Amino acid sequence: MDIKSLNDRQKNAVLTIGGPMLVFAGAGSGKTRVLTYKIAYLIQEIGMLPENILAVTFTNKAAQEMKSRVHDLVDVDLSGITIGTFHSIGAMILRKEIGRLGWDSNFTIYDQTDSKSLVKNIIKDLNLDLKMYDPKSTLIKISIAKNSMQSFETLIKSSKNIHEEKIAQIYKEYEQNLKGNNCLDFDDLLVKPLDLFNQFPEVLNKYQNKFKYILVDEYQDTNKPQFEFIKLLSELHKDVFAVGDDDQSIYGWRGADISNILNFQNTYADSKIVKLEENYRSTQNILEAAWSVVSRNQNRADKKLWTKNDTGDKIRLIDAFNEKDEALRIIKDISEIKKNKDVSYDDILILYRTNAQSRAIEDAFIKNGILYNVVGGVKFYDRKEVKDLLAYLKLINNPKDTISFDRIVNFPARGIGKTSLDKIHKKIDSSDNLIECILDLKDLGVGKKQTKSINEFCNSINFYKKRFDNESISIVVKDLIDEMKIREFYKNQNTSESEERWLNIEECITGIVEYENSNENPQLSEYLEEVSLFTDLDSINEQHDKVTMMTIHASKGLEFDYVFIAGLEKGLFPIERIFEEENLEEERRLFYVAMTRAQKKVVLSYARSRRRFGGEPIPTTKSRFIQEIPENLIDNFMASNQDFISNNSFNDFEFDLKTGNIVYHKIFGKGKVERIDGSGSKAKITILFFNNTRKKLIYKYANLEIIE
DNA sequence: CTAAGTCACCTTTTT
DNA sequence: GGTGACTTAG
Repeated sequence: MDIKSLNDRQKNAVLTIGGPMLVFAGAGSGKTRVLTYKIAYLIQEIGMLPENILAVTFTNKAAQEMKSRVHDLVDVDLSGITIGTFHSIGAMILRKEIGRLGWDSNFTIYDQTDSKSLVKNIIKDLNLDLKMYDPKSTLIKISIAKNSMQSFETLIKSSKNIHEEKIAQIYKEYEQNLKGNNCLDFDDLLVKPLDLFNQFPEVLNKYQNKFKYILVDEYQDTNKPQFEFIKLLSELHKDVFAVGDDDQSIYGWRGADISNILNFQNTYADSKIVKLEENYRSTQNILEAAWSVVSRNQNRADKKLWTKNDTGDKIRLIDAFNEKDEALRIIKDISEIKKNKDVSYDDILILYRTNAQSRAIEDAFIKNGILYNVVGGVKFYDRKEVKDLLAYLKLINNPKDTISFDRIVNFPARGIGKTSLDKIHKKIDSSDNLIECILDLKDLGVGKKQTKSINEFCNSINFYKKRFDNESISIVVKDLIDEMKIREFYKNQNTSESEERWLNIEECITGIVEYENSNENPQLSEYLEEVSLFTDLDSINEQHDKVTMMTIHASKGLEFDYVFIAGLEKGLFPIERIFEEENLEEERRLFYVAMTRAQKKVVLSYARSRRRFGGEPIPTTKSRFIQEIPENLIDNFMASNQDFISNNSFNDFEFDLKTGNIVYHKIFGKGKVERIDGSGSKAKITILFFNNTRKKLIYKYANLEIIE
């Protein structure tokens, strides 16, 4: 390893050993290098064993990458090192220790959908009104309570009205049901290890001794349980190395507490602080523009990035008619960029505030034949068909899992409807082994057909459970899919949608095979855990010649030459929501994160009107962030800085349509533009459609899509 | 009980 | 414009 390639401050951060240290690492300041060099240095120069090192990263992929980068620096066996996300590390500890809290080690991890189903069942069981106690918002309340480490007991005591009391009661039932089902939710993966540490000092002591050096990435985004976790584990050796940037704290809504990083020195006595302020990534203009926005925040540590890089291009601004036009203008800019330089599509990143914005952009990309890759949105493992298959595996792995049982007991349909299922639930206790319990019962109180059907189902589950013990996962899963006739189920529907669903099942099998190939001792329970903690961010790969699109949250830590930030409109970015206090400072940080992903150029865009939920277009106003950037940093800043004059200004809109263009119309199909009369949105377009009909259409209403 | 059809709500952001 | 929950006819 070559320490010389580090700058002085980076060197200081890497070489200072002993005692707590916080590194303020601005965007693009080489923070990942510092972390990897530090680990390498600990192993090679200090002689620390890999198993005594704990490194916490933000995504599983970042963990893998860190491991391989450390491996590039020091050639030792790193299999003993613990690198992972808070959630995966929590899960790892719990698999070993949770017996003490009364769970089995093969516990299932519930995702949000599963948790929501459980909450809903509880609300129904308590005879509460689902409108007054909406499962989704109730789950959010429970999650907030768990993440602020409030038990249901304290919540019941402190409740001020019946509603709050009932919520606390749902919370209580929820916790008891999770335990009865031998399940944990995402929050438990953070909170339960703390329960263990607090109730069983010998467990805490074991891990304190194991983890002699603790490194935490993205420290600004830690929440209360995560903060406690690190604090408890580091109490013995006091060797915490936290890296973060308060300006990039963007997970406040998930309970992340920016004061964890701002108060680091109060938490950890005698801690040292290093600030990395030299940026190696972006141009001066990009940094200046990003800083001019984020520096308006009150609650931040004073600092400013600088760079030896060029001034670079100014920030470009796209003023679009609507979201479709925005997408087209982005494409136009991309082809401009591609024309002038030796640029590939995979140097380009498109960012937006909400996943829903991707649709309009995707549509335009498809029509123009540009390949792209969307990160996030509907996640693979959240798809219905994939969840159904996984529910089989979850139930086989943990026969107490009521939610998975309910999900598949009648999928594909085997004659056990709601009435029968309700009756069965009355006969068995939810904390029992459901399968054994049903097989033991002589009389389930349901019809003959139903009894036969459910017994067959339970026998199958048991049969496959045994097979999983000594056969390869993928082979057994394929047989399971055959026997349950899942393929037939989708093939029989014979729609493009069902076809796609089946393809997703196949992709899932491929994923299982991949898991088997990359693990020495593949286990069903381990596979399920991996899948539960997998996120779309983990699948970001260098795409060959594809444009990448994602939310700004997902882009943290990435860098691209050209970055487009779409939808800079009031209410959308910074986002506003009724009933929720404004969090302008966090939105500014989000904007800062977005800008600082770019190495060469940033293009901002907004649309003067935008459809939401596929409804009517709604006029918009420019985002305040555009005004917060000094005019001289923006390429084509409009002379008048006021908001759009009125909706009538749409009449002045210029479109790209020319005679000879091939266009697509929803009803008439494809056609060729023969003639254009007038200009702007009221222009009359004469089109000869491919079915040989000629139509004269008003541009504004025709909704034409230009194909070529 | 099943399957197809209608309705309501939705959108911040993610482990 | 898409999903999941509820309704209604076989």
